[in-house]
Amino acid sequence: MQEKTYTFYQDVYDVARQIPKGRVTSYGAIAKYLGMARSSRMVGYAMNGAHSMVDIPAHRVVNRNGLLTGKHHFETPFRMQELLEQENIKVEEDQIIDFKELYWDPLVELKL
DNA sequence: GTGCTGACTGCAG
DNA sequence: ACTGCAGCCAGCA
Repeated sequence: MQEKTYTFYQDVYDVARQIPKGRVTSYGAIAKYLGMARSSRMVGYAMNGAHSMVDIPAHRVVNRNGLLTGKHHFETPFRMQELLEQENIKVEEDQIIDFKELYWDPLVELKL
């Protein structure tokens, strides 16, 4: 087999793109799905490039606390919250309400 | 090649 | 219950 010419980013984008509407996930979940649970930071870092990819709903990806840590990286810090509200997701104080209910785990949903 | 950064997470106090 | 610190790895200067 040839080495994957892809970058780690592509894998992250692929998972993020599969996040269903009205659902959210955490960086750690994606990282673990990719087999890099300890590199959850890399997921967020990778999403930095996703900013250029309109196909990547980065607003659906938050930290383990359901906090919109990456909102500051959007065009405007209010953009992320508005996008979540458009998904019928309630957000208050930059934190997702009923996060555990809206939580979408690729390990459970995609489950290799 | 070496070093720093970072949209995080988990454990200890 | 909350706060603080250390670990982790890919990408970029």
